[in-house]
Amino acid sequence: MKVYNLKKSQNNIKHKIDYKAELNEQQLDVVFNGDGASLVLAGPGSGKTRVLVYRVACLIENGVNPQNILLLTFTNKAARNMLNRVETLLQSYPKGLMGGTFHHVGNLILRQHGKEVGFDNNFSIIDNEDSRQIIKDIIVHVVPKKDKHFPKSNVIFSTISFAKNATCSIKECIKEKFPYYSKFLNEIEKIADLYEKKKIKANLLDFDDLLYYWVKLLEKDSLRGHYANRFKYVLVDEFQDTNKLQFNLIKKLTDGQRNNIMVVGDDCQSIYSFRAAEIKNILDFPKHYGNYKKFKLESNYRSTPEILNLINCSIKNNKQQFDKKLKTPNKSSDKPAVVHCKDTSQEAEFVCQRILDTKEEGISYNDMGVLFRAGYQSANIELELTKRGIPFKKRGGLRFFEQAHIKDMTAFLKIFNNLKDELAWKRVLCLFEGIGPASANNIWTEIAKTDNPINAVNSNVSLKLPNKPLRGWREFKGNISKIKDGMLPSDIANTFFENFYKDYLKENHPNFKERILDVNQYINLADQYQDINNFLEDIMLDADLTNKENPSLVGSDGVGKSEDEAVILSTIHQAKGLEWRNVFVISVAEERFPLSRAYMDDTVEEERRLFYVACSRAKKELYLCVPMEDYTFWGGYQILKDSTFIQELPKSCYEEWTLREEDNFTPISNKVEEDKELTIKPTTHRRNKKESLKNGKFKNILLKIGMVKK
DNA sequence: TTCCAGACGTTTTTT
DNA sequence: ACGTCTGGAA
Repeated sequence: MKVYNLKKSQNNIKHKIDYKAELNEQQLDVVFNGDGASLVLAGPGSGKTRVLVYRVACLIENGVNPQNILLLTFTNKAARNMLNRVETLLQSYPKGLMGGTFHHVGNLILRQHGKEVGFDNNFSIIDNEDSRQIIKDIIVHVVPKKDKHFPKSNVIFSTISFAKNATCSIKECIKEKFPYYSKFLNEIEKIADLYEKKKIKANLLDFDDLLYYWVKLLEKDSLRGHYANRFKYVLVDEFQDTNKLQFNLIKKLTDGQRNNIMVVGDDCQSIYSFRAAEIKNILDFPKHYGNYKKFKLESNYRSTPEILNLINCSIKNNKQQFDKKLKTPNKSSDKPAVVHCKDTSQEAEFVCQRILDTKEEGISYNDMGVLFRAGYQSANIELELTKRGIPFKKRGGLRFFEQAHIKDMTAFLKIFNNLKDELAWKRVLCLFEGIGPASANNIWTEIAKTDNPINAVNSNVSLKLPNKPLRGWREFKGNISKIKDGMLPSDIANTFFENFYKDYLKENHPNFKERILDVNQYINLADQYQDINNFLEDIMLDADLTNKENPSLVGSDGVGKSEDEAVILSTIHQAKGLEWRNVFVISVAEERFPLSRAYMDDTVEEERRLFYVACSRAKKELYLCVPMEDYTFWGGYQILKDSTFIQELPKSCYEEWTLREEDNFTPISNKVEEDKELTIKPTTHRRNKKESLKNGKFKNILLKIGMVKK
């Protein structure tokens, strides 16, 4: 018999990747020498994503089985971005490479071994709203007498979630975060306990559980061995945002001595402590992995030296951090501007006029971003942008899958995937006229007694119901009975929609047209799946799904396609990882940023990191706007002063601007003409800020702003 | 079940 | 000031 040797294909990949053409020396060092335990400290704009991508590609190119690599990220967007780039580099997707969010990977693993920790593999995933709903129901039972001071369901949920993520007890969490609820500790602990039990009974996992039970799973020696053996290379992005639970997870996965762990992050960009992220994870990495290598990526390819100088000066004021100093090969430009405005309306006028002037210079709206500490701070900007007809998009808002009508449709599908899903059953039941929470509960307790509630609904289970709910129940039964075994997810959704839900929307919502469109998109999306469970887990774990498969799909909140030019408005948190040529940070005033609350909670250092993140988004021009007065929530004016983050900077870091309103309203007609001549001809060299600010004038001039150097 | 008046809170958010 | 939530009455 002749023996013919088959070689593994990945060993035959030609060395096609030209690392040296794409990476600098420090980056190459990480890519080639980052084995064992590696801590990569990567400043903003230092190409950390690129390094991770090349590292993964390099491992595979050198014969590491992709199955042995695990790449963990925080968002699906980041994961997709990196995996796509790996695929491009290697010219095909490396089979078996596992990459995704912590939750995504947890989900995959629990689908296989859920039984070991008390869940059936077809468990449903619930979102935060669902969790709060369950807790609300429990509160009614645990605290029958209404006490005005008893914490609301969302506070209780936060407590439970925080405790889980920080791996501490409810007691410790209350003591630390909500001391004023200490007297309700017993009740809260009881609620937390019932919440866990209810989820197990209904075969539900919340987002935290995907990590929590994954850790539980890894506490079993055999499984830990199995996965530690499989994932010989673990790479973690945004490590500064990991919490204790995630750290435990990583620690367990890399327990074996053969394991390689590479964590990449920037301690200065840790801004998620409110959801239990531990800056200590990155600061204490050396303690946990004794024999570790430290890499620093301090070259910044994004910003001008002037901007870097400012953020370097700013972050120096933090004590808790690794020592580092960013440098850049980029060429010098104007200093960042600190712009003093009379109030937030003038601030808005300044920002808008500057945007228009910059646009005149030939810069796209897409290159400009307006950032703020808190969502409400953008109100005036939005108003003024609208007034002046400047296109803009505000990031955030309600997501596609969180909309009530989409969740209704999902609840219907969930019933057929996980018969025990009490939450889904009740949500669907309540859609029918005459059935409210009380009747839904009655019906559920009856049908839940059988092993198969769907059979119970279809057979004539006897229910004693008043007339009104009885009619709703009959209609509900009709809808359930139309669903036959073997129907595809989109068939089920479509049947329910055509037979019932479309009319329900028409009767209950004035904006039913938009909602119907959304549901149609939803059904189209479902059409790409053979299996309900796969569809459901993608929906629950990937809010961006609508943009992934089909870029033309957008939630009803987000208009427009990506090619539309628009200025981006964003909270600083949501701006992380993004960059713009020009960045306006607004409300950089004491008590607005840092928020006054930060002094009470002792989180000024985290606010400063937030400031660091905000400023480091800018490539070329950075404006820090300070309104000198502002409304308070309840009416009157409040005098504001420069933010600490500005006060503590050396004056040489920035250029100070003050605005002057032109006090007389000059006729605009001839001025506009004159300006057109000035601005339309292609500019060989860009006018400097002051000139363009003085010259740019537009139609809607209620107040004209001139600029005077102090 | 539904509806309305009064209470409440109002940082940041991914999965 | 204002939008959202809750609890009690119809």
